[in-house]
Amino acid sequence: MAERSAADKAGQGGRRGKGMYKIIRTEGRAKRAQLETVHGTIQTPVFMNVGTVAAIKGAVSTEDLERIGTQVQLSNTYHLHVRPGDQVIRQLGGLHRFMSWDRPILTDSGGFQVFSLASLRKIKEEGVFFHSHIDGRKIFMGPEESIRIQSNLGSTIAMAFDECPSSVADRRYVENSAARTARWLARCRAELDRLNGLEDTINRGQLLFGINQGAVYEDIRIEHAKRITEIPCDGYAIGGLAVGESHEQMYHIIEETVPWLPQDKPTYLMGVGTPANILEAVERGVDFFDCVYPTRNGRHGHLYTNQGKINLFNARYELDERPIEEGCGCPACARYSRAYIRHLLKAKEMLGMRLCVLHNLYFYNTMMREIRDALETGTYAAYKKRKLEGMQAGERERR
RNA sequence: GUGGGUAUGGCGCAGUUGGCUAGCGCGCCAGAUUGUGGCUCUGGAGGCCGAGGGUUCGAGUCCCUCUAUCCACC
Repeated sequence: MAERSAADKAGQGGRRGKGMYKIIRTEGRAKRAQLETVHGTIQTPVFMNVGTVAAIKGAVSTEDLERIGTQVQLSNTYHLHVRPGDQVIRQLGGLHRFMSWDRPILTDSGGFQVFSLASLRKIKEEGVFFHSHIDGRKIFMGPEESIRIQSNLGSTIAMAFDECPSSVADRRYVENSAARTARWLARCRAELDRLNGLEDTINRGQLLFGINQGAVYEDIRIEHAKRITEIPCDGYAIGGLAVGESHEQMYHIIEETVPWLPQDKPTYLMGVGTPANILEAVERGVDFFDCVYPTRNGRHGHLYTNQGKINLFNARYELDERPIEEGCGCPACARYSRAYIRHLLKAKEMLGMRLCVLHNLYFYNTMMREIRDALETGTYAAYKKRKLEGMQAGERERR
């Protein structure tokens, strides 16, 4: 129990007015809660809609997002730094004003991008040297740079700059990497405190989430969780999962790690995942999610329904006049048929992608609302079982 | 009418001096994709090589006839 005190201490008391996290009800480890921010209250569990370059891909507008129940948008430090540049956005009054979105925005730190798409990178204690994927120019990003950029963007929640090691990295590498990520978190914290103290900072109530790493080694995960929770943050994320390991491994790591993160702070599982992944992770105590699936798969014609995932490119939908999903309240299902949307996709018409992305985000956002409702009435276990069985049955039937 | 070119999967093409189960791109049919480049990747189906005849151990490749089509000229 003594070991738990560090985690509990990190969670004690809001550092400032904003960032207050209030648990409304629990069911097992699952939490129904809310987080106060300067851009409004986030009801959790929540799925953040991914708009990497300050835009949800697929010609989705702010009005669309309001219509489909989006609470939080996620944007990306690395991408916005490369284009149009965080200084540009700062001069235009910050990301919220720039993209005309006054609700919460979480910015990913760029850590993941440095490792997933930049080439010729070199990792050092001070940060990472790499080449831009746009024009190849050399860029340096470390904890201070990442936080400075995120401060210029003025996002609601900034993420710590971390390293996301490859899924095939060996134990020793992961250990060293995780230790460095923990040291980087302390520097992120210090830099954000400094910037939030300045008069001309765009969002002085910007929150910071730390990130837990350790790949699939549970002892490294736990040790790392202890270290990062000594540094006070407004929430803690589990990073580096869903990068190649099995679902069982991922669920196991979540289960073993969550208890070492402060329970009176939000827990964010980065980059995950499928509807089933989310249902399982909520049960294990996670309350923030983000994933490219609904948007990327939408653009590729893969649609989420209560009867599982369907691929609209399949020939079986050529003459199908039904909506993507009967009874769905999304803008696509309100008036268009599978056959028509399939045609749009095959003709590479933007409208096809747009309708599919709207449907998928609506599906995710609606599922999160159902999850919150179920948690409030203490019926989450039954809800989860019903939802999973429905999706599995539908996919079995189509095979 | 004369001369020349071209005929190979749905479309566009490769196929060496004739040599084993004829390839490629697009399209089609499926599948991947987890802190996003709208990309990419992986499988699969589909061809009596225009028709007929000939030379040869062997013809998509060479010869003859026919048919279709394109170009130039009259």
